[in-house]
Amino acid sequence: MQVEAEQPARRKGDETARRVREAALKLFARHGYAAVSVRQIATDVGVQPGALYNHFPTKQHILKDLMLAHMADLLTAWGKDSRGRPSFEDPLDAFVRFHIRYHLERADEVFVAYMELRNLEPENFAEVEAARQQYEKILSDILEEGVRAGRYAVADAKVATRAIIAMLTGIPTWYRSGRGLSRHDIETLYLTMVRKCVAPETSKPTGDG
Amino acid sequence: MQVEAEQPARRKGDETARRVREAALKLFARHGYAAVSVRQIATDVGVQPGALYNHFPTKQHILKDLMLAHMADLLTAWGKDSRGRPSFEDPLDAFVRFHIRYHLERADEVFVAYMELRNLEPENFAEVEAARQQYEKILSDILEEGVRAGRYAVADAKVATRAIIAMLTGIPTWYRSGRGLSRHDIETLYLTMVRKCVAPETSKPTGDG
Amino acid sequence: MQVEAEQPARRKGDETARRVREAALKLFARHGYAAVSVRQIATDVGVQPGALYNHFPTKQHILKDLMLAHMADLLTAWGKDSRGRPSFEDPLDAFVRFHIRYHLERADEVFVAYMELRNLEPENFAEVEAARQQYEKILSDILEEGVRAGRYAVADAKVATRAIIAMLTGIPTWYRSGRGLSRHDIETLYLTMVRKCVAPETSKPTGDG
Amino acid sequence: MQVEAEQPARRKGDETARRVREAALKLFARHGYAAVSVRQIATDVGVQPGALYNHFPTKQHILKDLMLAHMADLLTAWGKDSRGRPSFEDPLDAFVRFHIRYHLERADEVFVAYMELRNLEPENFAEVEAARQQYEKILSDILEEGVRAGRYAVADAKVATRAIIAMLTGIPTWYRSGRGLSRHDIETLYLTMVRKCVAPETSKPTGDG
DNA sequence: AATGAATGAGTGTTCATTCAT
DNA sequence: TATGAATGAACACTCATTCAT
Repeated sequence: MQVEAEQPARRKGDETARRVREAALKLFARHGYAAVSVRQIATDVGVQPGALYNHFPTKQHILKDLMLAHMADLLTAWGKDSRGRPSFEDPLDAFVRFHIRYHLERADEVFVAYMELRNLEPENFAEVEAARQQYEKILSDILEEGVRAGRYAVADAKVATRAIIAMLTGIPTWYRSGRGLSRHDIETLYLTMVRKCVAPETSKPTGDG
Repeated sequence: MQVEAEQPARRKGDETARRVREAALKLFARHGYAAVSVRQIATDVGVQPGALYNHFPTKQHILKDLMLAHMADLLTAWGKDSRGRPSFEDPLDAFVRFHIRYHLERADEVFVAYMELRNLEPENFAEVEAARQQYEKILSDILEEGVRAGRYAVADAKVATRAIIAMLTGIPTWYRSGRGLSRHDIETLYLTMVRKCVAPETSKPTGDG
Repeated sequence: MQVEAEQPARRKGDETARRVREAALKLFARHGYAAVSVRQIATDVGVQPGALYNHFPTKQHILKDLMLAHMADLLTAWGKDSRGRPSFEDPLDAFVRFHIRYHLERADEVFVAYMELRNLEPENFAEVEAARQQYEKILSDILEEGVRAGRYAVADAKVATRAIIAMLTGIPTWYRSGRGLSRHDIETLYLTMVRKCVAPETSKPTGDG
Repeated sequence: MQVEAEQPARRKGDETARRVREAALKLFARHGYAAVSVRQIATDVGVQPGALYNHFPTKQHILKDLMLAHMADLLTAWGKDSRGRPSFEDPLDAFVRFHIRYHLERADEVFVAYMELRNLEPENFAEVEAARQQYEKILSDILEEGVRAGRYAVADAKVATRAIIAMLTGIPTWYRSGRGLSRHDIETLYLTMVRKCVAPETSKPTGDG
């Protein structure tokens, strides 16, 4: 078979699948997976509902696709980011900057990945969860290594990881560019807080209420 | 109103409404507002779907009720907590401890209040949002006052407020009691991090990526 | 609770369920279970499709109901018929007459019960099949007893049972009253054939092709 | 038709059409025409659904093809069978043996031809029905001729025809080879019953219940 | 205050069929 | 002749809600 002869249909199908993902991402982010109907997605794409089933066997598969792709992209992006970095740079700084940037650029993906976990069927959930833990491990490894080297001080690296990631991941829920703070400002503000948070030279809490 | 004559019926109705809220809260927390049907709630309560409409005019009203009640309870609880506190206690410590405790005790309410904002009709959303801002203001007031007094150092109190609240509110998403860390441990760990985060004596970040 | 107070709604519901069965029976008989949509049944009954689900959990349940009810009615009718019969009457005569009459009166039920067996889910099929075997056993018992008594001669009572029942059950597929042959004519014609079929005094086939 | 030049393409196409018929026959017999989708047939054949439309203009045409082909084959087979038969053989014996053999060998065709009559569009139905009547006429001619010759006694040859055909056609619904009775046993048993059924020397029924 | 039955719109998905390639 | 993508209608079933009782 000739390669070129196949391409038009192929390409057309791939293009539709891409637009389905795009429309679904936007709609899931805005209204939530359960509140979005297959018909709405199809309308957004500009096809009949049945046409979606040439590209995704079920609505759940669309969600799974979006979430797995997001996690894979995130890990890939970190891989690329971390490879091209000078050795003298503090890895925590690098992670924080990377995380903020990536999450501000992909607000919809991030939001869906976070909000729709409970709508994943168990098997799909496990896969996404595994990727999420892999990502968290990047930060906890950085923290543990820093603690060993005496650069940071945290009582529990796992807890600190969650605290920092929660703090950073919250940004896209309220930050809107062009209203006072630039993305760079955000980076600087959060970087300062994270650094202090894990800095070694600090007093301990005394009482417990 | 005659108290005694009306009570049996009254009580019965109130009891049903209470059980509807209870069931809805649990189901919304687990599956999300959009994914839970009125029938499921009714089944959980042990009545027919039509019976719910004697207590709530629509499904949306149940959600609104839960979220407004949660926000009101939260603010009331803080009011009570803050009134009975010795003046020498650091208010940030008090807030952090309060927030963690309250949010760990009411995991379902907190989760629903956070996840279902987008499913509120605009008017209801505005009301809940106002309460949320009122709550955030408690922390930002504490931070601003502390900064003025030189006890804390944060470059932007609003941003720090969001960062701290995001960090703390993330706890119930992963913390499960009885697996290593006690609630008291959690309080201590997070309190330490928050204190360091806003501590005045720390070095500033130098580079900016 | 007062019995009478409940009756109106009850009665109304029962009446709808009855009309659903009636409409479904007619439609299944004409077009086949798979070719009849829930909407068609609802339209026939004069309600919205959703209303059917107050009475039958699935389309399959309607079919099961019809088929089980038919088999139960058939066995009950035979029980009644055979109890009030004089002892001198030949039981085979009685069975043949009963079968023809019953099957001509309930052509739709019979047709559905025969044609839609493969559309029953396994569990329901097993139940219907059991009833069918119970009915066949009536005839094979009659034949076996008659053979022992020397009144009939059949080489294999089970096979003869199937042959006779197939012969008789075929009647409603072609017989239309009022076109030449009365029901009584049909009874007489078939009774004659069945009697001869099992008569003892006949020559055996000689060759075997 | 030129045999050699056209064969490769022709053969391929014919081969697909053949496999479509084969798959459709099996599926229609198992699940019924209405319950089988074009996609299922295509999957069974190993092609995409669209490919079937190169061979059959509609799903209905597949059914029509199967049923007409079956009826034509049946009549042809009888023609061949009856031509090569010694004149002394009883034609009823011959017919019964032929019918049983043919119907046991083509259980799927027979079953579909019988069950799916109502799913034929009127025109197709008429065509199949005509063939069916042609086949029935073979038997009723035999009976009428035998009655005239005094070899058989039946009160109504048309009714007897239907009775005998119903009896014989029922065999494949329950008979499974290799479980006790051989095909030859079946032939003998049924032949005995049919012969007795139409035998001249029998008493008449007396009462009428 | 609760029920049982209904509505009318909507759900995710499948249908037979078409058609450019 | 087969494919992959599409259509438009239909599928069985569920939805939130209403209402007479």
